[in-house]
Amino acid sequence: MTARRSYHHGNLREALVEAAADLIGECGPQGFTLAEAARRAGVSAAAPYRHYQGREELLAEVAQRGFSELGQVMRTAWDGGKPHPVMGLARMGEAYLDFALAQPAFYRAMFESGLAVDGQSAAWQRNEQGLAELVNAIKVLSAPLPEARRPDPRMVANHIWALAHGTVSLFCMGGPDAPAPTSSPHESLILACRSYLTGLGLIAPDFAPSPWIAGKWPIGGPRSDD
Amino acid sequence: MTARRSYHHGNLREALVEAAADLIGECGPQGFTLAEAARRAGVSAAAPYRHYQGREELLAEVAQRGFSELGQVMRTAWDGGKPHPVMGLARMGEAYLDFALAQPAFYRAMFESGLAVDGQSAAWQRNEQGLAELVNAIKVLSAPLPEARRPDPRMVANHIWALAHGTVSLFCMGGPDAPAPTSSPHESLILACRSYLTGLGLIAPDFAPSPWIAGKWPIGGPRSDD
DNA sequence: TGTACATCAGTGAACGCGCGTTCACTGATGTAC
DNA sequence: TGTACATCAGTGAACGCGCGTTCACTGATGTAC
Repeated sequence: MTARRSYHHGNLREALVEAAADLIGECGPQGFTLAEAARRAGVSAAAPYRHYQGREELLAEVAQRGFSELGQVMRTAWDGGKPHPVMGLARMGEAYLDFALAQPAFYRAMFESGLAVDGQSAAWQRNEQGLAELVNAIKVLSAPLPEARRPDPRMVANHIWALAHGTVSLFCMGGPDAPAPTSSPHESLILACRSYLTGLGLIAPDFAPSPWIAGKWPIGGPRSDD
Repeated sequence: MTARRSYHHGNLREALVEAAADLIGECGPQGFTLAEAARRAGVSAAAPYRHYQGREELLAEVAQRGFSELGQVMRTAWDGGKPHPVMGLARMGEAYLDFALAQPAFYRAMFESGLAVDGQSAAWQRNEQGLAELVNAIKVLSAPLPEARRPDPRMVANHIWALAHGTVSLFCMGGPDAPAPTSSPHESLILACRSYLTGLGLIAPDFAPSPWIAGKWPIGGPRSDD
């Protein structure tokens, strides 16, 4: 990756996205530098201009990929809500944190760059793309309720999303000095969601008792399939 | 403020904090520039060095003031939990959002700078200083419960804080293009907290019915005492 | 009340730096014949 | 299979810029006598 085999790089576009992502993970979107990305990809500072119009376009591409990736991750985690919608929701919550922890670079590019992507504001994108799957999950979860008692699924999704994003931003992104939460971010988020959904009447107070949480979902540690 | 009356500025320290805060509000902590702050304060680029060791120190001062200010705001909002702890909590939630909306500069300096303040990491500071009042409020609220059913107040505080910070970050900080939530950030946060606390058994399901929310707390619009 | 002088809080020019971007160029690749 | 040539994807030098920081300086302030 550092020592190129020939005059032509061969896969510079990809290498630049990767290098940019690394940089953003380290210094944030504002600290990201086209020159440094090129350096890390092992090419001159002028090379990126063969593939991108400029700094902003590369930054936008990283964010764009983050949106797609997160959307896919959420879809996979939901998995049709099997075997139970609550289980699907719990998987989504864990997947969201896993994504943020495994790909801080993409996460930061998406949520801290304040960038317009494809002419649409990044904010709009993250709302629509990132939220659709969650809204759907809430709909499925609240379907059994009589219609009058069903909460607005979009509102519920916004609440859960705010909770997840807040958890990431406060307890996962602070580096080694991040404030120690009372438990792992995963457990914290799951427990918060559980109380919240219980309060809305979307899950029964005795649903998912701790043995189920502690056993089926080893939320204290990394996922077993990592 | 732009045209200085004499050779000496007279209040440069304050003017620099103000200018820096404005800048951070516009471009984020990463985009903040000592030279530009000096320019806005109407002095040469070298002048700030009479008051601060460098860029980082001025940035840290802005963050530091933000921590103090937010702490004070939270204490005032809680107001001893009168006339009812839930009311105090609701005030704190609103005050948190008001602070973030009115002082985005300080908010961003506190939560996006990734800076060490006073040798302590900023993350630590925001955890300890910003959270103490909230933890106390939760303690008061859960005091009536039998001890076995009392949740860890620190955990509850972390959950509510994550919810508030997520709400700010997703729905208040996006500029004109921020995703439209289903309601105002204030209402959204209050409703989310209400469901969450209900789920924890900290408030009764029939507490604070909508007339109370809609009437006593005009959460759809700005506070009346603004 | 007036004056000498130390101290303070600014100036402005200069430095070295890394950035984004451009330009004419050149080495490698692949295709037509 | 070999050769001419268009095209592609890099180079490296250069530009103008704004930054953080330093330095010797100077105007204003305040205090001792």
